[in-house]
Order: sequence, then C-alpha cells, then structure tokens
Amino acid sequence: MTLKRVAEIAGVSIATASRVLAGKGGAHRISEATVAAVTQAAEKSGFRHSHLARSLKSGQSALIGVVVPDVSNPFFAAIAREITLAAEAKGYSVLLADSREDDASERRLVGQLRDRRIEGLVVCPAGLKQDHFTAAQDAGLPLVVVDRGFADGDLLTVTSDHAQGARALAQVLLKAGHRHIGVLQGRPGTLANDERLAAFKATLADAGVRLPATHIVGDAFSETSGRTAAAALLRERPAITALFALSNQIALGALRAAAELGRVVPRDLSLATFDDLPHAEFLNPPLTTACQDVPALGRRAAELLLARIAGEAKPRTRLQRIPVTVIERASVAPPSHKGKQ
Amino acid sequence: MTLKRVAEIAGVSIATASRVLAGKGGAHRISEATVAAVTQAAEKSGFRHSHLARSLKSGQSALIGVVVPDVSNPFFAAIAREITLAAEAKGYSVLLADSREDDASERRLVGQLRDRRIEGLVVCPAGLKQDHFTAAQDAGLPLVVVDRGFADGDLLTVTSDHAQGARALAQVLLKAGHRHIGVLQGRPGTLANDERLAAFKATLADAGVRLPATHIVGDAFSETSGRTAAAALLRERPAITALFALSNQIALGALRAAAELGRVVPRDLSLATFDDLPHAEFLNPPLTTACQDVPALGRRAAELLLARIAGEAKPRTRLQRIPVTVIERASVAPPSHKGKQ
DNA sequence: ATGAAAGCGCTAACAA
DNA sequence: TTGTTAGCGCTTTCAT
Repeated sequence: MTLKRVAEIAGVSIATASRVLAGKGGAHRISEATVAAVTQAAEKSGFRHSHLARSLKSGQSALIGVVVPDVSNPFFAAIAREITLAAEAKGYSVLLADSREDDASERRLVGQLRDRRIEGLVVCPAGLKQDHFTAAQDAGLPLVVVDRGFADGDLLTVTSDHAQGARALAQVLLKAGHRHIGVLQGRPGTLANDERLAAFKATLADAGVRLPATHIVGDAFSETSGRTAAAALLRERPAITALFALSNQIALGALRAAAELGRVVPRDLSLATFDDLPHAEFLNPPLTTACQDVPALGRRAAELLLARIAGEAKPRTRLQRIPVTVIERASVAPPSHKGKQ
Repeated sequence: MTLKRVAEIAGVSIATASRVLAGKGGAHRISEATVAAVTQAAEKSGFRHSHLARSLKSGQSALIGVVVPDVSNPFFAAIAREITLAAEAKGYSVLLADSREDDASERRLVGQLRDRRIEGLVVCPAGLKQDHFTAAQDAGLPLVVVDRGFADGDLLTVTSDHAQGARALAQVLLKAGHRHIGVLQGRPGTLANDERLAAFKATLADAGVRLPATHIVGDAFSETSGRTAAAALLRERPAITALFALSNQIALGALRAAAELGRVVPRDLSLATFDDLPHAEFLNPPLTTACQDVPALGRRAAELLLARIAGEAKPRTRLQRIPVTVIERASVAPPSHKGKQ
C-alpha cells in the first residue's frame, strides 16, 4: 500500500495525502474533511510509510550501526542494550552486527552498514587494525569505539579505567601477602590487556615484587585460554600462590584448571579478576574483581555518538574513561592459608 | 558519492557504471577498458552503493527485525546472536529492538520495523496480546515467535518443551523426598509459566502430593519477584522444604531471600529451577535446573523465518519444541538434611 | 558494447 | 486549500 494509492482512495493528490499523514494538516490549512478522508483511507488500507523512500529522499536513514565481537556475551549485550535504548529514544533504529571476533567479517559488516547509510557507528573492534574505521570516519561517519580501544590513532574511545582497576587488584593481592603471582592475560596488543598488565606490573614493582615474563601467560580473553594457560602455569610454577585473570572468562577457565589440579580457591590459590560476572556473589568462591560499569560504557558511547551525529565536535579527550569498582570477595586469601572456608 | 558521479568521472553512462559495479560486466560484454575505468573511478572516490536506493528499487530491504524484551539478558542475547549470524550468512542485516518488557513500546517498535520494510520478524513478546503481530503477519510479514508463545492463535512459535522440564524437575524433588513444595512462578498467563506450572502440578498430583494455590506465588520472571515471593512464602509456610523457581532470575531472588532468612540451601531448603545460568556449576550452591537449549531456540527461529521468507509454507506444527536437559546439582537434597555440605 | 529513460515511494518547492 | 513536479540513487528494459 503506497501513498499514491491512499491518495487515490481519498480522492486527493499524493502531496495532500503526504501532508496529512505527516501531521502537517494544520500548517497547510487542509480542510477537516480532507484530513478525515485521507486518515480513513490510510487506516482502512493499513498504509505504512516507507522509511526507505523517506530516507532516500531526506538523506537521513535514522540508522545506527553497532558491531560487537559476540552479541551473546553479556558484556557486549549490555553495551548493545544501552545503545539501543538511547538510539530508540532519539528516533534511531539499531542495526546490529556480530563480527565473531573476526577481523575480515568485521570489515565486511562495517562495509554493509555503510552501504545502508548508517548515520553513526559504535564498534568494539575484533582486531588490532583500525584502518577500516578510520576510513569510515574520514568519509564523514560519526564513530565511537567502545571497550577495546587502540593505543594510537584518533578514534574516540570509551573504555574502563583499566590501570586503576589493575593497580587496585595488585594492591589487594600484595596486602594479602602474595609474592609469587601469575598473570593470565588476554590478547596482547589490545589496549585493555596492555594497560591492565602494565599497571599491575608497575604496582608490583613499586612493592618490590618481580613479575617475570614466564609468569605472564595466555593469549586471548577466553575461557579456553584461561584454562590452558592457568593449567600450564600452575604445573610449571607450583610456587605461585595467586593469579590475576584479565577477564571473567579467563577467570572461569582458571577456576576449572584449579579444580582439575586439585587446588582449592582460595585455600591453595588466590584469584583476582577483571570484569564482574553476572552473579559473582553466588559463585563458589565469590570472586574478587575489578568490576566494570558496563551500562555506563554503553551509555557514554551512545551519548557521544548521538552528540557527534547532532553535529557536536569531538571531545578533546580521545580516551573517555569509566571508573571501575574493586569488590573484594573470598577468592583472595593469604598464601598457604589452610582450613576454614 | 553517487553512481552518477562515478559514471561522470569514468566518462560513461550511469547505466554502464551500474552494470560494471554490479559485476555484470561479463554478461553485458562491456569492454575491459570501460570496466577498468569505472572500477577505478569507484575505488578512488570511495563509492559505496546506497542500499536504501537499491531496496527502494528492488522492493527488498534484506532486513530482518528482532524484538526482545531485554537485549542485555543473556537469554535473549543468545537468541539474538543466533538470528544475527544466520541472517548475515544469507545476506540479511538485523534491526534490533528492545521492548523493555513493555507492551506499548513493543507495538511502537514493531510499527517502526514494518515502516523500514523488514522482510521478516522474530519476536519474543513482552505482553499477552498478539493482535499487532497477527496484523503484521496478515499484511504478509513472515513472523516467528520465540520463547514466549501464545496459547491460542496461529503464530508460528519456537519454544522449549516446558512440560518435559517441569515434569523432570518435579520428579527430582519427589525422589529426594519433598512433600511440601512451593512454586515461584513467573508471569501467569504466559505459555512458559502456565505450561511449566501445569506439568509440575500434574506430576506432583500423580505422586499424591498436593500443591495448594497458596503455595504458588510470584508474578513475574524477575529476580525481584522471586525474592519477594520467596520471602513471603517461606515466612508464611515454614513447612515448605523445597522451592521450584520458574526462571533463573527468580531462583537468584530466592537464593537472596533464603540467605536473608538464614536458610541454607540445600541444607534447609532445596531449590530447583528452570533456565541454566551461564556458570551454574560454580554457583554456591550449584543449581539443579532444567536447562534450555537457548542457541537452538534462536537457530530454529532463524531457520524457520528464513524459510518463510524464501517462500516456504508454514510448518503444520505451530508450536515447535526444543528439548530441555535436566541437570541435577547440589541445590536439591532430602528435606531436613543436616550437616555436611 | 553502451546509453536513455522510466520508476521504486516519498517530500517539498513552487504554482494556482 | 490543494495540485504539479522534480528528484533522492539505483536497476533494468528497451533502444541503438
């Protein structure tokens, strides 16, 4: 059902029908009879505006793209939700894409979204390259990177204060008396990984505790990586009394590895981690964690993107930091602590 | 940058440019020189097809709508992901909408998606009314309902085998020796709630165990409802030795309520629940649950939708069931069981 | 092997 | 108060 058809039914011109259905009846002093006729014709025929045609004409798609590495990951899902809600509130719709942690897919998806004439893009990069983002931005597309940023370049990025969280967790482990600590890292080269690692290492160093390169293992922010890396590390360096996992997935992998090796957390091994789990308080053991404010990440990203779409200039600070909250729970205890849970 | 502009740069007609960029150079025997000229012009100018224009012309938006009550809920996120991946594999993009469990918002969003000329819609309804879905379907929109279905009507629905799961959980509780059981229900009137409740009740009845109406409390699939309902029920009916929570959120609420009342699960209270939690094995206590195959729900929904879009007829069985798996963990123990964990 | 032109559904400038 | 028309960017039929 098209506007043309509605106009025919109502016996008016297509322009008049358009005006009425755009609610501009008043502004154009269209007679009540005409308004009624058009409205009725539209209702009876189940007419719906074609946003496609409207977009083509107006040059505004009212579409925002969101690209994340895994929609089903509650972390990204929470970010996607905040963006969706903020977008909907401003009349935008959200095109969601899942890059499956794959650089090539991500490029393809960004291309498709650009073809769809999205007016803005929020992305959590899957890879270490940013040229496809830069190209899009240079072509005039408002863009905000969230969570995983790039150390260089000029892409506006919303991310947690990784250094703050890592420092705080290091202090928790030091305070408990740990001196032999292992790190289960995520993907080296990523901002989150490197910032967390550097701050953690620096804090240990300040306290006179060494963190040899052999104690830093793992290569991805995944449960698998955490499990494998933790298992190998604990076998090779039995003196280690505490682990710092750089993500919740890694921490769960570490829990499994510890269970397999018969090491009870926190009695035989302490564990501190980044990222809260949905219900960490009910976990066994409850995890000490640097909890990111995920909804805030999403909200800030949405806010910045919508502002840029509205024509505001990019803020001067490229890296927008969201504070993290360290929550001390039972997974950290003094080394070699025995007995009572 | 438009096709027209590219054509100008390449010194050819807009039709030729279109053909070349559509990869139809061969079919139209376009000279290599022309192909090269157009390709270069397009590349240099960073030309991108306007999918909007293409859609308008072709009448195919290649868009699929997904409406869920809460994108950040891992359950819906997992479903959304499967649909997204399946859609992307077939060249469709996904418009994601979050109804915030609100009927009115849902209606509005469905309308917007229809305006965008989506070719199909997967929806997890927020409310109990289905007229807006029926209307869309009657207007020719392929539609699949997922998870929360309607008892009547003819909307194709993919949902878990709720009765199977509820029966199995009832048997687990009975086997453990429970005779005074409370049910923390979700939203009455929803298919999932009513099917789970009916099957649970019937299984108890078959075993000669009564489930009085006073023992069925709660009004939403939320942690808050679970907590409030559990607290009230346990206070009023201290004889109850086991609870059946109709969702994971409700179960978490129940855990909190139990903790507040000083009842230790499973020593003083057993708990069985529907829906697995992401890492239920590490929960304290690990929950006995009827685990839904969430990705399968999403995949089946996507599959059915894409088939309908491709013109296939609706399958004869309106309610497509995905089996659930009951996992027995430590949260269920014999009543009044004391001591060892 | 290439071009001209119609038309997808809509809006808005200009006319009347 | 209403209508006519151009045009958004593209594909495709029909010519040449």
